Amino acid sequence: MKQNVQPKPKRLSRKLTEQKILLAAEDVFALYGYQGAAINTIAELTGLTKQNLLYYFPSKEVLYQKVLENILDLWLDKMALLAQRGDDPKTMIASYIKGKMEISQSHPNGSKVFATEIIQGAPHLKDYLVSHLLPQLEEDVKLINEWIAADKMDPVDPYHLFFMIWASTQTYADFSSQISLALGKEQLAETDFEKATEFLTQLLLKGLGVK
Amino acid sequence: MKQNVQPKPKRLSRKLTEQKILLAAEDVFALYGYQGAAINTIAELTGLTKQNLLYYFPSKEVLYQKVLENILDLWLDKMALLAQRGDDPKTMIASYIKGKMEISQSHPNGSKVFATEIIQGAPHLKDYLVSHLLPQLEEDVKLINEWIAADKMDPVDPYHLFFMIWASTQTYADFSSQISLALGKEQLAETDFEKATEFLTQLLLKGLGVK
DNA sequence: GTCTATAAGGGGATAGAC
DNA sequence: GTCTATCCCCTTATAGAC
Repeated sequence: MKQNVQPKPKRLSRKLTEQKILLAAEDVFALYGYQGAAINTIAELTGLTKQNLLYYFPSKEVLYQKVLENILDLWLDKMALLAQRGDDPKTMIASYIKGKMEISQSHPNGSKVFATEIIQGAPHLKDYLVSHLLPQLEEDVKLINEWIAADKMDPVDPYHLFFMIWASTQTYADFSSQISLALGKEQLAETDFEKATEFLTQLLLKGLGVK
Repeated sequence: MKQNVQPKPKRLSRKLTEQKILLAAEDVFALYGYQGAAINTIAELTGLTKQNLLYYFPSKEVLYQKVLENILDLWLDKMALLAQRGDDPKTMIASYIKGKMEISQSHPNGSKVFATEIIQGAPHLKDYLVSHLLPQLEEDVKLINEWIAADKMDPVDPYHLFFMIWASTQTYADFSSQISLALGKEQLAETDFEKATEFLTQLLLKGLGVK
């Protein structure tokens, strides 16, 4: 007879159901924004009733916060220049752009939720940005300034450099509808992301005078 | 006795009231998105009741469409490289960046409404983009390719170049909450936009090898 | 854990008096 | 043109049976 049934192998473990809900929620929040998203829609996508969804997440607000957390956990590493492989500006900047573009490709809806949140003044996010993103940014700014001092690249404003990289990479997730329209495609393909990565890398390394 | 009372000088002309509503609507749609925005909020900002607002604009949908139209009319010129002064790549690209940045500074909420719309798949905008923006983009791409053929700049993909410029300039409107947080300011100042413009111009002209 | 029923409120929009 | 009153639907959330 089974003895080790402590974790209770339900039909679907609670963790797994929560994961399914969170995935569906990310899609719906990306498409309609926080207010526009109906938990009913999320529930249906997951195969639940909305009352049942509220058993797993006690409120829409809590669910949204969880979606944001998941995205941010995934993002934070990639947002750090210092976390990249390599030790010279050239490979690290190239790696940084590549990592950011890969996230735009693999998690476009997470990016959209984040973008909408920032556009609307980051009401659910300001604290997180201050406590997690900003300290990391300061470290990265310091690194850029060291490179400049060591004459490894042109003297530029590090902050605006990061704003430019964030914008130019995230736009392939957030503005994909406009971009695919401009490129005459139903949706962006692998090669589009590769071309974009190549363009940005080339432009930046040359434009920054990276040696 | 008054004879020329044909245009009926009401307390506030219809046109003026509509303008006030449209301005308030732009702010509220920018802050909450289409679904999240309540016409009640817009009406209060204008000093009207929502029923009265609905006298001027028969539905929320129509009001939103009008807001979008206003923004796009303003934008279209600035989105065209060909519309810039100058006849050499250097001055035209510089002028293009400057114009886009000025719009981010002067009409941040219009930019935010536009951005949210694109993020959500451009449901109210696709037709306009196809009929107005894309033809203009094609002309601009042609121009860039001519410059490349004439060896006035490096051979780059013109499309990704425009995506990059759009993203990097509009981010100062759309993501201003994040940027001002990073810069440690309550809100962005004139000098921040100047620095950003300078940074982008310098980076692009050098990075593109513009002669 | 999942269901039905229902509360409670907000939102867009219309009717009609003034 | 502006107001009050009202309709009706949709949404979040809770209660309680199974």
